[in-house]
Amino acid sequence: MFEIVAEPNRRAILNLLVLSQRSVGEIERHLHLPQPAVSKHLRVLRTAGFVEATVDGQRRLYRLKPEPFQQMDAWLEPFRRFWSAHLDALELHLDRMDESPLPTAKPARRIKGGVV
Amino acid sequence: MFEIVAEPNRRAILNLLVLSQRSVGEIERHLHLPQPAVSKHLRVLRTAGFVEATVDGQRRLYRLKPEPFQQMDAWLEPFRRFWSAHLDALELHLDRMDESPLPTAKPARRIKGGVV
DNA sequence: AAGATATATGCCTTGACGGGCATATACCCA
DNA sequence: TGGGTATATGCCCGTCAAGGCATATATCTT
Repeated sequence: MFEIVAEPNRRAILNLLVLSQRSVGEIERHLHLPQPAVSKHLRVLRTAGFVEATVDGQRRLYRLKPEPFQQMDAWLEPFRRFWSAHLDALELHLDRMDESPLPTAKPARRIKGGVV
Repeated sequence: MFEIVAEPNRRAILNLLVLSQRSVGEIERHLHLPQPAVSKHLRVLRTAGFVEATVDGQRRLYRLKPEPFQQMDAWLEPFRRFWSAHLDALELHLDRMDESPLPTAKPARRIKGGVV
């Protein structure tokens, strides 16, 4: 699964497709890649379940499929626990600095919450 | 970054280290890999910033570093938006089925919320 | 049907990477 | 100091995947 996204051009294709579905020619023009390269990468992506295509005349419209991304997210989960512990430690440290502030400028520190 | 975790043995090493720090020999025994292989993979992981090591006598204790995992998580973010839209659609579909249930068993469907 | 466009596929070459093995380096202990 | 243990590194080889190019296939237009 990770071998698939390890290839930079394939990541570029995925980043394109996350915006909207595209034909092979559109991808080709956006990424300045030779057409056979695009088709080959798309085949890899299709075989791995990252994308699917529908026929539209002589074109093929490619779009993302969610499952592999969810699997990658699931794989990250244990590590997410690990690094959020690190972030908690960092926050605690910063909080302590807040309690005994140094005579320096104190810019906004709290970052908007999120998955992190 | 993804090329690093694309290698199965390296993923195994990371999965080990997420539990606790380990020496090379411990990793070697857990994964049944020849020692040079372990050292080589650890070097790749160290160079890429996935792990760091401290010296403990003749041993090196390796542990995870959070940054690359956070970067992978950040890369996933746009796709997370995409697939959660898909999940919303699925939920809506299931909700509609709830409104006009078929005469079949109806197991618990709602999954506990999370990052997804 | 003919030519043009869109996409896919096959072949070849090259480079990167992992495995295996020997060996180097560093540290410990007696 | 010598021998044993822990880890790293260098070398060779096989494999595999991506790039480049030609070409096949399908569809559109006139």
